[in-house]
Amino acid sequence: MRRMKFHPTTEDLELPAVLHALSDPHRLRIVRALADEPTPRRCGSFDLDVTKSTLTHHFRVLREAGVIDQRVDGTARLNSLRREDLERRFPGLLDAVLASAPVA
Amino acid sequence: MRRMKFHPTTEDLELPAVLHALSDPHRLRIVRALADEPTPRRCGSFDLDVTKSTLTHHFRVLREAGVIDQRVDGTARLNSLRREDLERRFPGLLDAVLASAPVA
DNA sequence: TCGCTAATACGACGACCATCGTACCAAAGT
DNA sequence: ACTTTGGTACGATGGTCGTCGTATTAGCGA
Repeated sequence: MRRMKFHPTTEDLELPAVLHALSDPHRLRIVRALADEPTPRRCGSFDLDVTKSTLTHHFRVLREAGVIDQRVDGTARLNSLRREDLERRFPGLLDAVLASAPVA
Repeated sequence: MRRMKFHPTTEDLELPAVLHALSDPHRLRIVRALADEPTPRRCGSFDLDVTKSTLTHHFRVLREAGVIDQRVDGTARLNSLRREDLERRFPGLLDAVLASAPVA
């Protein structure tokens, strides 16, 4: 199952980019959902009130910041959190973000 | 020593706003500096290569997100981190951010 | 082959952002 | 009162961001 292009390596993860990726409520909801259910999920399976193209945009921001991993599975893209990579590079950061109360 | 206006209360701190405030390299450097030296510091005492008005902008973003506290002391503004408030609202978040390698 | 599905590509739009320059203000020192 | 100091207010500018619509592509199934 092929990996999509432009995933930063673990060492290349940059804190400002990660924080910016997480600073959008929609993207934050995606990350929470991925953390709650560790099974890789399709882009369309997140109940966000935006169009498909906007969704594509948000997933790209998350991927290029190194927050998520995207793999090609037929016509779908399977998304998963890069928990280990984030933990190695920014210990405790993701857990702290996930621990805060869900966004309204 | 009077507090400046528009400090959000602890309960009103919002994660996206805090993450956005921390996602700028200049502001990140300010926060690191405030964490390293807990004595309240003047806005001008941070060695950032931006003009005064830009500096004012960054400090306002940090204050309105609830990351820092700004008090009026004569002509100066004394800045300090809202560590306890941030810790209560988003446990571990600030420590995780500060623990990561400094920005180049 | 002919759709159907899931997502991307591209272009557009308004909003916001970081930055700056200039003008201004308030406190402190002389 | 004048000057200096530390910072704010305001307006402008160029760039990025979130959003959308439309067109397009890749894979799957009938």
